Amino acid sequence: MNYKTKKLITIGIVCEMTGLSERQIRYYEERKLIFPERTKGGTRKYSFNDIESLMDIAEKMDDGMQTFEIKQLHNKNKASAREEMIKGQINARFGQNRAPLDQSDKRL
Amino acid sequence: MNYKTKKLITIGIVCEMTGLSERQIRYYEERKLIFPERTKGGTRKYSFNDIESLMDIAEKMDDGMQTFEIKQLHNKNKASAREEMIKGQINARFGQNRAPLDQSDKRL
DNA sequence: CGTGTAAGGAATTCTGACACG
DNA sequence: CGTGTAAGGAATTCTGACACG
Repeated sequence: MNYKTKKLITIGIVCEMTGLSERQIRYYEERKLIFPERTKGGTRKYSFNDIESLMDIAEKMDDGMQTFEIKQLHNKNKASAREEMIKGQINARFGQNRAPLDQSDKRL
Repeated sequence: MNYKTKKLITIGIVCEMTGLSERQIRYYEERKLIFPERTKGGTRKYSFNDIESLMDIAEKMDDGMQTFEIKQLHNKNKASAREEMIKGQINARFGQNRAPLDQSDKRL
């Protein structure tokens, strides 16, 4: 929603910032690791977050990881994040340190 | 120094975001209201701050202001900012609420 | 699997000029 | 003054394919 998520940057700039080749960047898209948008003409547009993702991907590739492993890892991280959020919500309602219930709930 | 100041965005995207034409954007550059950078090939690159400036410029143009007036106004604002900063520095040294001087200054 | 490259075309941007008002 | 536009060229990006390992 802020500047980092807006897809505005062309692939040439992304190459400069990440040190990756166009070929690499397009391939990572093909492997569903990044999701640029397109102009009406079909030119790819990336966000700052995409650039950060690509730098992270580049590092993992250097470490010998494969694209599908990187995708799995990313999906697991998303799953964990969801889980933590749910835990947080449960805790807010039923945990030890929950806020006192509203009076309207004590109607019995 | 942060995302908003990085010059990465091509003129087509800037047109979309500001509603201005390429002609207008280049003209405002000619009149020294904005200062895009260039790729090696010569393509202009703009920052988020440039886009915000352009939206401000567009509004002032709508109000009937001329480019040189907008530039003057901008320069005055810069001058005021400098003045305020200097005032602040003077106040920090000689004002009522200044911090006590360092011992090393009391050598007489 | 991940990446380089040559190929051909399409989208994007550039400059300098003419036009209007 | 501020902006539109047609013109021609140059830079940028795109896709699909072949190659190597």
